[in-house]
Amino acid sequence: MNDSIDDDFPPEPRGRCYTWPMNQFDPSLIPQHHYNPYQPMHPHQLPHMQHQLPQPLLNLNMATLTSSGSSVASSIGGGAQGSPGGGASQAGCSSNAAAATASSQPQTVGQMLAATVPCSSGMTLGMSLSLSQGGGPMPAKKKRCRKKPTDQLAQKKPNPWGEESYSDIIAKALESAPDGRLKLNEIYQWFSDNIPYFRERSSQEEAAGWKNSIRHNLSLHSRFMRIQNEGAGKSSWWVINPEAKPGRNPRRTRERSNTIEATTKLQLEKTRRGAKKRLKDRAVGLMGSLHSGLNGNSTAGSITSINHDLYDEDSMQAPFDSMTAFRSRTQSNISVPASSSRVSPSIGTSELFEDMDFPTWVGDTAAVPTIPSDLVDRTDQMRIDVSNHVNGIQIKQEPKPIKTEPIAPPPSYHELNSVRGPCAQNPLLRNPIVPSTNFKPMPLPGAYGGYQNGGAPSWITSTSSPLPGIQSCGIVAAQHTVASSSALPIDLENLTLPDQPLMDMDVDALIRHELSQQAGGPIHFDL
DNA sequence: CTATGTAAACAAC
DNA sequence: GTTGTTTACATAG
Repeated sequence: MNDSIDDDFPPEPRGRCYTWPMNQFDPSLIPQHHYNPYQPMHPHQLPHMQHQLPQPLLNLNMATLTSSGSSVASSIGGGAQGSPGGGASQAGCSSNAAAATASSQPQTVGQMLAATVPCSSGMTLGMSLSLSQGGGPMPAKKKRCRKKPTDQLAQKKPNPWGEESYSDIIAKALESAPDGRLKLNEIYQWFSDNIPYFRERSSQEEAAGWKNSIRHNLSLHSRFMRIQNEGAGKSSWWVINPEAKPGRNPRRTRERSNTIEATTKLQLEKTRRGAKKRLKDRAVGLMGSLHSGLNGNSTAGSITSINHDLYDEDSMQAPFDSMTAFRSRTQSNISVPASSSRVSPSIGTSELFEDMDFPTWVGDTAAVPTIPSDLVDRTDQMRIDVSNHVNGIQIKQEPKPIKTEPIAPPPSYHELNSVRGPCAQNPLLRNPIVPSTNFKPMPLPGAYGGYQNGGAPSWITSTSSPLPGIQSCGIVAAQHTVASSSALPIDLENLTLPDQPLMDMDVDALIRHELSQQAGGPIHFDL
């Protein structure tokens, strides 16, 4: 799509690899036939760009050149091996170092002639790249060109490894696991063990790309759930979401962002700017009132509305630089990652949940004890580890990155444990963990070598108890869920109440106090 | 437009 | 460095 010549540069290329110095590029070295990035690659037949490109191109961003790292060598002299993507992220990204490093690999004329640019338009690299006007580095237009190789098209293989998508393969990997769960690195291993394409690209550099894709898919698709592995430094378990809709699994973020972008992006942007300005004004006014006493009613608009602006990612930054936002990977025990607050920081949690692909047992009021969604949402804003426990499983939305002053530090795991009791732990861990390295890789599939789907473990398809051995925890879980909410600091509990004017009162009191001090005595005014 | 693959920024650990 | 999330972009259908 975007493989034509583009003269408009992105205002700020996100990827550092999108920029490379044009003055190190010699278009005369560009041969004129096409390199197909999806050419199926046998080990002996991995003619990656960097073996073929002329030296000045060796350090160019291969992603820019090929749009897909799938056939790009990850290192210049490191052997002819393909990279489904990671190579692009690691090779040739350093524009400044290009001149220094490019000289290390002599290239034959034949190799130079073999170098091509895979653009669907058939455009060669020399044509598709604009030349530097002067001596200085020039930002290159971010450009990705990708086209499937003809033989892949002929085979009707959507991907070089076969017909299945990453998410399909991940699902099979998870289903093949003895207990239906795998850690990330085990998923990697499964790919390597079962799919030749990935096995052949298992070196660190080469694997970076497809591993990235795996992680991306895990996070992206609601058909996968992450279960926090209790314990420091342990990576999570990944399981199949038993309630994920079969077939079509809409992307989590794209869905939302599409909606926003298609409908109200401008308006949202406007709103966000407005909110930002309002908050800034509010803060300035507040500070002004505190320090000058001239604007005592500057908070008349009620600072409570800040609470409603919490999802404005930017709104708090200027006035409250000290406020930090972070998102934690560790505070949840089960995550069905939801829409991104980065996508739509202005959207409330409940709205974000609207099109979430939660399992049905999430939000089942018959099964989920006591915490009103409103309360959960609000406590979520405050990053208190309030969890739902359904069928003994601790379900919790990932904490949203809220740029607000930490009212109270989130309780530690041990603190929570003291409140919620043992059943609050990851129920999966209540069972002996079968070392996942024990499971045998499935036979290679037909598409990529005789793979047989072993079928999902029974619990995956079970609607009553998605996970084994956890039913007995339900009641306790319900109890400690309540306890958790009750254990909120009192100020947080107050904040969880809708329309609580507490913050107004506090601010007003603060202002009164400050102004009274400045006035040298009690003063009377209405805020 | 949707699904998918890929690259990459970024944060937490 | 690894893990996890998210955004952006390219491409195919």
